[in-house]
Parts: sequence; structure tokens; C-alpha cells
Amino acid sequence: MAIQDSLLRRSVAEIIVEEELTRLLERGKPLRLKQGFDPSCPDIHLGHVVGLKKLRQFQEMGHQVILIVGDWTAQIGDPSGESYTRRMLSAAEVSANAETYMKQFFKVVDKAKTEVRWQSEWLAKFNLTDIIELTTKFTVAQLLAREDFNRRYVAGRPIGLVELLYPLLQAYDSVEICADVEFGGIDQKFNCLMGRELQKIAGQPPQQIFLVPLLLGIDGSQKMSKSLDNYIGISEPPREMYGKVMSIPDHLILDYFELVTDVPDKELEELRDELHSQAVNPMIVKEHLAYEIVAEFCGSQAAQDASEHFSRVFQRREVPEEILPILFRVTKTGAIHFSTSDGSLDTQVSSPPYPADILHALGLAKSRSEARRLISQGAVEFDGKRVAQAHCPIHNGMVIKVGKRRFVKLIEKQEGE
RNA sequence: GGAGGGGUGGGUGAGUGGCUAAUACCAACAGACUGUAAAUCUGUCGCCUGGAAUGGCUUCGCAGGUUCGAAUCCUGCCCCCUCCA
Repeated sequence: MAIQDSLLRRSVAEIIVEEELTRLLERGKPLRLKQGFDPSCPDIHLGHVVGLKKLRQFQEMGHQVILIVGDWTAQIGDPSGESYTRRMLSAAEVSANAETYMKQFFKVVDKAKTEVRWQSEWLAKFNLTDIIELTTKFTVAQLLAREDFNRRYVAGRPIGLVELLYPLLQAYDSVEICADVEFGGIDQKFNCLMGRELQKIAGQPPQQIFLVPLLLGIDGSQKMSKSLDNYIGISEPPREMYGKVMSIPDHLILDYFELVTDVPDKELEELRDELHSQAVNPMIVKEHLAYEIVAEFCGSQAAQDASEHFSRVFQRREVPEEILPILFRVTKTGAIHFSTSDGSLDTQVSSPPYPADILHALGLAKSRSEARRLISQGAVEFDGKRVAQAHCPIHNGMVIKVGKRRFVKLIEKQEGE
């Protein structure tokens, strides 16, 4: 059937073992789909969405998702990313993170067909005997087979003992919940395979493994991740999200279309042809992409707004419709006091003000030195006019622009407040 | 227990007495150009001094010391890594 065909082809890096998974799907019985997450880093970004969309598709066919809150392994930190030194999280932090995570998770995955399980349900009961028993099932050689462990081992770089435990605990989760299929990014392959091994040892049918490709981040070279700060979070403001999509290198456009949008395969092919034959400006295609993505997470109205905002501010270089207002008033001593209505800013500068003072005071530059640099680079405009270093009066309604993206509007506050 | 190596600006990583606020690369920021917050090119990238500097101050794990002068030498401390056992 056609749907299933796409299910097992689009956004798939590897399926282990494909024939078995197909057989399971054909049998029609609801499958238990395992998806774990690490509550140390609660923000979901487009890279995660690739797998989550797959879960959603499986749910639509009647299967059950088991979401595992990795509250135990979060303390170890998944070594896949190498930086294994993570601080321990308190129980309160973990549950707050988990809550944030799930709120985002269920933007994509159907909550009604999801069972949430906490790893601590079973791991909290573990004692040394259990741990030793678990470790006897595997050898160091098996663990060193994992690519990043191996690389570090060969390079003489450190591998923490707890890091070796991580795959074992993750594998144990599969046994505990009797997973039929585990989902993850291709970098999770090893951990998922451990699950298969352990299930076999425990006398369970080994889970199938569904691995999705890693989405590249907006820098266009490394996988999307929060720690590399090259990510687009699904809870970001729509305009921000739109802008970030527009900033991906052109060669990523098709990947993003394939992996994170629902654009049908046929349309995907058309886009591919258009881009390859250069029949269309990639920017237009990217605008389409940005619209699709924002619409998916924020609704079509927000997408429309973000699109208009983008072309207004970045393509036509105009001032946005709404700008962050900053209140100011002249004090009795002649200084100028700045504040915001939410209280995030409350500071003053002497009068007459120098532009560098203003930028620094308003948080548009980290230091006065930086403010000076920005000014000398021509990055600062007051009411559309480039600013020099000389002092400069301010007035009600004045618009300050720093660089391409930062705008602020000064509103005079009357005395007596 | 023994031997050795190392801690430098957001990251990687040079530098072993003055030319070093500290090479280079990445990231970031800005400008130009443009088809976009793409690409490309150029510039900036500790803080302060009310343009600015061959000006001042602070910085190379921490604390002292030697010296006209230290990231660089000495002493103590903390932390990390490798190898042998």
C-alpha cells in the first residue's frame, strides 16, 4: 500500500530489521513504539521533529507510543555528543524540564496514543546486585565497538565508566516496557542495538529499530543541536523561526522539505527539479519552506505574519510595524531615565546623551566599547539616519536601529508616575 | 605506587622573558553587494577613557615570588590527561 511505502522510505536512515518490521506491520497488531528523551535539555527542535513525525504516522495506523522520561540517564548525560561532563539535575529540575518537553512533544505526537513512563519507575529500585547483573551481560569489547567510544579509545582520550553504563540502561528500558520498535536518530543506532541484545537475553522478541537521518543545523555543516546553537526550536516565536529558516544555506532546502514538512512526495520531486534546473530562485523556495514550517507549529496566520514581517524588515529594509517600546523621561537632575513596562530595564544616563551611552543603557550593546564599534561601523540608525559619535538629542517616538534586526522605539513618559 | 603531559580570550588551539590584548581557524557581530538572517567580499571581535591614540586598566587554572619588564622563570596549591604497575 502506498502510505506504508512512504512510511518506510521517506525520512529514514536505516531500519533494523526491515523485513521483520514489515511483517509486524502487516500483522496489524498495535505495536509498542519506544521513544526516549533526556530531560536535561528540554527544548525540542526541528532535528527531533524528524523522528516525532514518524511516530505520529505510526500512531495514525493505530500503534502505541511509549515515551520514556530518561530521568535517570539524564544524570549521566548521553556521551554520543562527547561532552559528558554534565552536572546532576535536581528532581525538581528534571520534572520541570520533562513538563516543558512534553508540552512540545505533544505538538507533534498524539497524546491520546502515548503512554508516558519514567525511567526511575524501574531504575530507582536498582541496587548494586542489579547493576552487576546487568553488566555481566556485556563485554568491554562490545561497548568499544561503538564508534565514538572507539574513536576516543584509540585517540587515548578519556571514557568515563558511567558513560559505558548509559547504553546498558537505555537498553534495559526496552526490556522493561517490552518495546517492539525503538525510534531514534541514526546516532542512536548503537544504543538501540544494545536494546535488541538485552531483550533477546531476557527472552523477549528483539525490538526493531527505526532510525531517522540527522537534520543539519542552520550552519549547514553540523547536526542540529542546542549546544551548537544552530537549531530552530519548535517553541520559538514565529518570526524568529521564519528568519532562521531563511538563514539556512540553500543546499539544505530540500532536506528540510523532506524531513520536517508534510509536503507530498510528488511535490518534493517537483521542487527538486526546479532547484536543480535553476528554474526558480532558491529564495522563493525557501520562503515556501519557512512558511510551511512556521505554519506547522504556529498556524497559518502566524506564518503569514512572519512572512510579511520578513519581507518588510529584511527584504525591503523597512521598520517593522511594532517595535519594542522603551519609556524614557528626563529627571529633575537632567538625567534621562529609561525603563520598560515589564521592569526588565531600569537605568539612566546623563544628558545630553551620547549614542554609545544610549545603546549601552538600553542593552543594545554589551559595553560602551562595543557600542562605539557598532556606531563607527555604521550599524546604528536613529530615525533612519546613521549616527555619529557626537551627542544627539532624543525625542518621543524616536526609532533606534542597531544592525539589521534590533529595533527599539523611545516613548516619553510623563512626570508623575 | 612510578614516569610523563597539560590547564590561554565563546570554542579549537599557537605562543616559553619585552616586538603579545596575545598567531591561526571556527563561531559571533557589522558593513558592502545581493536573490534571503543564502553565497561572496571587507571589517570588527577584553574593558575604560565623552570621536581618537604610539593612552590607561584588567586578562593566559589559583596564590605568592624573581625581574626595569612574565602567559612565558621560581615556589606552593587546585584540577585534568596519558603510559607503566
